[in-house]
Amino acid sequence: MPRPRAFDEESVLDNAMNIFWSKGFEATSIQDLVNETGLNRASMYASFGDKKALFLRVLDHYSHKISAERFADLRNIEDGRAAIEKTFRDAAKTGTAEGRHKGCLMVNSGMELAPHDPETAAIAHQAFRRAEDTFAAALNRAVDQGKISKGKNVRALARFLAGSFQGVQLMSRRGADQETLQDYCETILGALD
Amino acid sequence: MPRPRAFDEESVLDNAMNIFWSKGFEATSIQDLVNETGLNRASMYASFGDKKALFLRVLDHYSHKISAERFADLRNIEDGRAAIEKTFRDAAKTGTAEGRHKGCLMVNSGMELAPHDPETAAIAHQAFRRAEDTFAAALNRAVDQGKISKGKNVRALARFLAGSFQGVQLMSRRGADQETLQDYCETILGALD
DNA sequence: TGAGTTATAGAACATTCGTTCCAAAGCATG
DNA sequence: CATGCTTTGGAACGAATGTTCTATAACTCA
Repeated sequence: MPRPRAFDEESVLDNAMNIFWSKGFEATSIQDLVNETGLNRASMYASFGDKKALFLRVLDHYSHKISAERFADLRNIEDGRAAIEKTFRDAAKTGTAEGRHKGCLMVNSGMELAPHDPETAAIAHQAFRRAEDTFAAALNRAVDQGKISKGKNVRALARFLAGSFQGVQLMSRRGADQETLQDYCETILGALD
Repeated sequence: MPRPRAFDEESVLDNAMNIFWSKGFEATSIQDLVNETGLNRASMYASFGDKKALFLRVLDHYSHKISAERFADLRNIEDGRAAIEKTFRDAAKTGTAEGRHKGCLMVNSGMELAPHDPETAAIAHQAFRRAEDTFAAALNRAVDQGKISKGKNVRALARFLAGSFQGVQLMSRRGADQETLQDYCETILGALD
């Protein structure tokens, strides 16, 4: 009986995500969101709640779409060490591509909001833990495969890789040049020896 | 002949710095600045110009006061390797202290504004280069002192350390726990071997 | 002591912010 | 075709934003 929606929820989330990703939470206005999503104000509030609620939906959307993709190789490539190396090298390449200096929405949001917003802090913290665990799994595969020495502290190494991966996103957003980012990544990977 | 100022410029900058540091540029309102500095609006605009100009003054103030202090040991401790180690361990300790989860104003600002504000981008970029050079100098000392193998690529290692130091600030702001941050730092330092 | 200069206090500005309201529109079912 | 429901468009809201203005206060030098 109801009038059907004239918009696709997923594509609205995509657009909203890109604005928040590019400008951050505070600097993104409702007007920006209305302009970029094409969605009407009233429809936005009816469907997603207020700005903060929409933002949290966007964070979730980002996790499932972008983060998942960014860590797909890390999960799926059987060779643990190769998986880690590809993950970093891809990030360095993507992060310095023209017009791609946005970093990672999760990292950006954690930086901007975590100190004053427990909800965002919890989400960012959880995302970090997930990344850490994914690196740990790859490290364990690599150890089993003899590609990384058995003597290593895998948990500490996973924390290091997860933290360094955030560092790559940070430097990318700040506009680091390719050479710097590559040096950075290669040294990180060298720490696996 | 003029009426003398009723405020101390340095302490105003100190207060303004702390607000920007804690909340970021966008989330800090002029009202916040007025409340926290005790300075009148008109006096603020007369003495520092608009919000953005004040912010740039604050960035400069931060460089000379906080950044300088944070890198003092790195510069001054003769033993290059010990200098690097103390710099990271101090950062890990400070970064997890109660109420100190603010990260580094320069890193925060680079993340928030660099993609859309060339002025801030340039300042953040320059600060990163300075950090990189300072690490490189310490590394060169360490190599001369036989504390780090001669075969290392010092420039790449310096970029790695500078990037990782930003990573420490990032994780601190995001509210990482002490154990995680320590693991992270120790693994970074392990990469010097 | 009065003239000159700048800082101060706080009201006032237009604009933008996030949010809500209301009337019109659109579709499925009776 | 009419009824019931929800979405839609756009105006409207008050509050907060960054900034400026005006009048008063405070001090130095002649």
